[in-house]
Amino acid sequence: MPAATAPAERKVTRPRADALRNRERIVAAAREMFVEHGPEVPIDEVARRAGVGNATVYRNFPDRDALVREVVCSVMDRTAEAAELALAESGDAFTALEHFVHAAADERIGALCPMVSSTFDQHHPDLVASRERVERLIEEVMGRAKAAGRLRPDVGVGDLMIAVGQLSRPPAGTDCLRGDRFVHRLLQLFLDGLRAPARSALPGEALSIRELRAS
Amino acid sequence: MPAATAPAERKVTRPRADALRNRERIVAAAREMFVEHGPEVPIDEVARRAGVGNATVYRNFPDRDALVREVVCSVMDRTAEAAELALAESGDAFTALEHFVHAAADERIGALCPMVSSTFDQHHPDLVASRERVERLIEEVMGRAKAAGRLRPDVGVGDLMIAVGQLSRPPAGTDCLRGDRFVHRLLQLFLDGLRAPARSALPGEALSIRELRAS
Amino acid sequence: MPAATAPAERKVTRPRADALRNRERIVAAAREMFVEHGPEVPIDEVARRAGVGNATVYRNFPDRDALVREVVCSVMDRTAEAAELALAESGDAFTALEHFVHAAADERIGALCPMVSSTFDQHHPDLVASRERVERLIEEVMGRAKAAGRLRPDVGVGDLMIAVGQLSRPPAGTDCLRGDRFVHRLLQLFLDGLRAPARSALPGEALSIRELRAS
Amino acid sequence: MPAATAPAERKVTRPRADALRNRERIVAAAREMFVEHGPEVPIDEVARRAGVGNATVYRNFPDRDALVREVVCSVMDRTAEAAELALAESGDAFTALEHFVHAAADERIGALCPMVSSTFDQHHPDLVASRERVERLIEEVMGRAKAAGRLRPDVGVGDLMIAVGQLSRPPAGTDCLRGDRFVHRLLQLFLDGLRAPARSALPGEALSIRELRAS
DNA sequence: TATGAATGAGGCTTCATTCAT
DNA sequence: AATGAATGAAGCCTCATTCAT
Repeated sequence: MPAATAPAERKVTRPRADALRNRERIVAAAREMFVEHGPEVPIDEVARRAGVGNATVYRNFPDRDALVREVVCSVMDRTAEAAELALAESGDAFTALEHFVHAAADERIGALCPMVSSTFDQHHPDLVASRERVERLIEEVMGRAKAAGRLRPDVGVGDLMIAVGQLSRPPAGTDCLRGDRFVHRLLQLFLDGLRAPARSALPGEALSIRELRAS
Repeated sequence: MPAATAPAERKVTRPRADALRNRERIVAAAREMFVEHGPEVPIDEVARRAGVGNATVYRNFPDRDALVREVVCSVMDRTAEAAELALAESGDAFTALEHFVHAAADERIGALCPMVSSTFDQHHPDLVASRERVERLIEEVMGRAKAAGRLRPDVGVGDLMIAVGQLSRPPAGTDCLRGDRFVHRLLQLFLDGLRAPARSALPGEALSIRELRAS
Repeated sequence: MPAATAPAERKVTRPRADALRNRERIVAAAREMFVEHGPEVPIDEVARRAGVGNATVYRNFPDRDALVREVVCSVMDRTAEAAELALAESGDAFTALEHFVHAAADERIGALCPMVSSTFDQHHPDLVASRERVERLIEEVMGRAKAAGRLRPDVGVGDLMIAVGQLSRPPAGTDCLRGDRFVHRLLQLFLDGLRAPARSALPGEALSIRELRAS
Repeated sequence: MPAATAPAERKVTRPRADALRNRERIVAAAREMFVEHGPEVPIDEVARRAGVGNATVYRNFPDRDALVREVVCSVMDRTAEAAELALAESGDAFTALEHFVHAAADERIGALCPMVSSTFDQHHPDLVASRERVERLIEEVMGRAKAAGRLRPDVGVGDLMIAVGQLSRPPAGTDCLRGDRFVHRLLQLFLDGLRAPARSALPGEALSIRELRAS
């Protein structure tokens, strides 16, 4: 009964606003619980934390992996924004790299990537898109730093991405974030190892974007 | 050359030999599966891989955590041996450190420590003993390297242990060991960051043995 | 005759009605199976008898003991009601006692109390509440009968409660209720032993409520 | 190599002595554990308590029920002996009955009969033989007491046997024997109910031996 | 659309029983 | 004959997912 366009539009828009809010609350709750309690948290717990029924989660995300993907992508997107900010703000290219690395750790990127289970489709378009965006930005940052002679030339995008992910993961069987104190120390040590001039020869070859993607 | 040991001795030893062989096969299978598929592998799968019935696993290890503990301890012990070897063989103290770090990674120490689940008793005597042995050795290696002016003085045992564990873990949702190629690159970069002179100031404080243990 | 109750009210009430029905079916099925086959019946069998999935049982009762508790409490409550009825209806105090005893047996109280397993929390508030209610009523009945000179004075609440429970249990390895024929005979014999005047001296001391609870 | 008869005989007899000793230790251990921890104790625990390997239990008793049967029969036999003693020693027939009842309770007959599981063959010849022996003796005792006008005439063998069994069982979810204090009180009360003259009319009919066996 | 309830598959663990020494 | 070890069949419980309101 579309009597009048305007009110009808309201009718259609209002519920969508609620639904979107729900969806966002679910993603936020999932991110928190994944970060705090690891990737095994039951969906029902996420729903409870989000303040919705469990079935509402499934309405928004067909299965568990879809929810995980959404969370991971959203974190990657925020990380990309951090990289863009670092690029824009820092005069020195290596300083930009450092800012980005620590910002990525604060996004818990390390805690969230591991959520990817064995059934998870690593090649899902959304995931690929988010990852590539981050990769391109990192490549940009690293390229500038290398050009400025501040970053050793024998490292690649993959080296940095994996190291940041690993070092910022909750260490070992730790449920929570207690490790925060360490994380930035370890990242700083790693960054010091990245500076030019290189202090040793690296085994293997630099991991480029292409190689990362081949996996 | 036991030409004529008493038959009685054989009688007592023989059955135990089979059982020990089984126990070792179980531990080996568990280590492989934990490394390849993460800490969540069903015990029944471990049993299948070991070629025994599931109950045989439980006969040898009262519950899942006991099996995990055995695997973790055995890996730590091998790591400790690697550290002793590095101490004995290397003239240069930092070189010893490098040898030890790469050897520890080859032991998959990073893949195995995370097995420690939330129900796991971090303070079990066996586990504590193995861990302390490793810690003492690392402290010895690092102390020598610092004394030789090769290792930056603002790092502690905990920094190294956690970094090695994290960097040598199977990265992210990776089931298997594909990451091996990266691991030694990343460790080498981290080691370069550890060299003296320090290239930056580290946030926080060095993690000593005592602090590690307090957690 | 709810001609036009609000539809909203229906919406809220309806689903709960189904769930409640399920819950009651589970309790009823559990009671039957416990009575017929003893306290060891698999939960899955109870679920099957109730016509629900096993997980539905666990949704309603977090673990086996919770289900057992519910059944035991419901039986105790019905027994208490029988005691109240006996108190209200019978002019003669000993007759009231007899009525109550036979009614309790008909409730299968003897078959159900033994369900209390070793892991069972004997001090759970619900259980304590139901038990105390029964105890107080029995004390009331026995007190009156003693005052009327119909009940020997050297017996206590505990004597009666335990005797009724034991005598009304399914005898020995009997799966089912075949023993019903005996039960009321045995209870009647026991009741005859309770009458004043006492025909012998009893060993030990009367078991009061307090002593029962101390155990 | 039967060189000489005498030594050979020794050879054959000696091991049998050991085996018999083992068998007896197993039965004794089983009885203790059944009494203390209920009918669910694992066979391996019985074996440990007996100080033998589990397989030795199975060598002597093909399956669990066979062990249970042996224990039950041995207890019944001892109970029969108690009945014979009571018959021989007591001048008064009802006093003999009382002695027998309390002696049977001390044999834990109530704790052991319930071991009879649902898979148990109630009609096994050994079991039937032991039971009939007890029944005949009880009938003898009761017959004399009735003839002496000390036992009410409307009770049967089955009434007594079942009541003794039930009243001497460990009450409810009790692992152990704590109930001992009550047992003899309750039995005494029941015995008082058995005395002539009868204080009430019993429902149903006296349970004779034949009826017991028909079940 | 949102929800609570229902489901079935699967993991951990125990135990009666059998096998190999 | 005696033993320790091995086995597989259950039972309990959890959780991803689907249904019915």
